[in-house]
Amino acid sequence: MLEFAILGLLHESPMHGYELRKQLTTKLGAFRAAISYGSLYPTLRRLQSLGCITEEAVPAGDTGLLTNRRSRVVYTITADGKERFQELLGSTGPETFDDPGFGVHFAFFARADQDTRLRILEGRRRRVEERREGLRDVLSRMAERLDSYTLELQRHGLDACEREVRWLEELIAHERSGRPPQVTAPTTPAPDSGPPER
Amino acid sequence: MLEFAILGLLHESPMHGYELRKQLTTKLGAFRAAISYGSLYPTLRRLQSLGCITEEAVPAGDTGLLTNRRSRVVYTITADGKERFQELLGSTGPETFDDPGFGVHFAFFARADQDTRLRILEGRRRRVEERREGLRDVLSRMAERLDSYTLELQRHGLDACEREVRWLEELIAHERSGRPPQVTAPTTPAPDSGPPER
DNA sequence: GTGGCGATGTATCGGTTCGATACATCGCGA
DNA sequence: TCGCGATGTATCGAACCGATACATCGCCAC
Repeated sequence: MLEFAILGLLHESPMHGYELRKQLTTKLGAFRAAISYGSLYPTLRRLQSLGCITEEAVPAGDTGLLTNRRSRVVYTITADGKERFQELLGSTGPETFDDPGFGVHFAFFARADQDTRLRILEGRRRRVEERREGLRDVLSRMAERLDSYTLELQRHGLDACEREVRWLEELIAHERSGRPPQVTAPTTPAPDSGPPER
Repeated sequence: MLEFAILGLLHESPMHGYELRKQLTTKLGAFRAAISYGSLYPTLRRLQSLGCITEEAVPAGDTGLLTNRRSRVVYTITADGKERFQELLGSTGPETFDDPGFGVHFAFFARADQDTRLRILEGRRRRVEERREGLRDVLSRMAERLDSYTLELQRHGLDACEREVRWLEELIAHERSGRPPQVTAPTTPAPDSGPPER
């Protein structure tokens, strides 16, 4: 999951760890809070041992225009890494509700094709609907056995589920008919598609 | 966190592992999906070694009215465990946004006093507001540097934050003025309070 | 000018939780 | 009687987190 997100970001441009974390925070900030270094650096290490990225130590001074910086480690994606990313792009994570994998996949929808997008959106909708039904069951069948705070929590959860289902419905409809929101990909500016909607 | 939830449930009545997991799933189901046995059993072990609960193996047949069941392990909270629970009841977890600790605390609000409830609700509100501001910053300042799917994700996250803040405002207002939702506690049926609101 | 302080930057450690899996018993219907 | 889903206990490896340590840089107050 973190592996996927890292590959997705490095696909756009090489980066060092600190910058990677910042970008991850803004890109995935809507679903997860922040990525800790305790996961970031081991994952980078693992990706390198798999041959998906390369590490290059930049000592100082050759950053270019600006003043010297202290030594950093710049990570670059390899061809194997790009292949791995494409593979992960189409795979759904574990089929649980609170899987952060959906948010990460959605954040990189720009690089997936329409079929993949639809499949992932519908999978997510199914899971949220299942959870919604579970919450409705609890609220209708055992409401008298739960205290009012627990009930309020269930109601709020149910509300969030219904809202997300509606959101997903809109996205699916928009994806199916009409032009899907076209994307100005940073590294590969699509030359053949229409004007980007934004 | 799981420790807290387990103590809270065992506070109501002794239970065995499978039943504990089911209750946890419905009680906390609004915030987290399910608790895995891979966390449940080690936590139970830890709680027992701390003296907060006792394990008692029930071989078979003495469940009472119904037919014999196969052997189970029934966990019972101790006086130390109740003390530990009260301690955890007032403590806030890590100050991050996606901390599931808030949901768990909220699920056991019935056992906390009004001051504690207010403190935890306001702490949560502060964290969600901070995240909301972060998302607004991203949306206003770097909207042109993000693709439309990422933007849509941020918008949805921002919407969820605003909604949760409103929810928290209502809860805080309801908690401060007027009668807080009184609770029919399963083990200690409050004899001196007014009629429960539900 | 210098002393401190916040941002930048790399890195590890211990601990919690997860998903998958294994295995055994029970009740029930094909 | 055979299988299958619910009940029930349990472990394993891996992912991820929060805290922490440590060093450099730019900048502003004193």
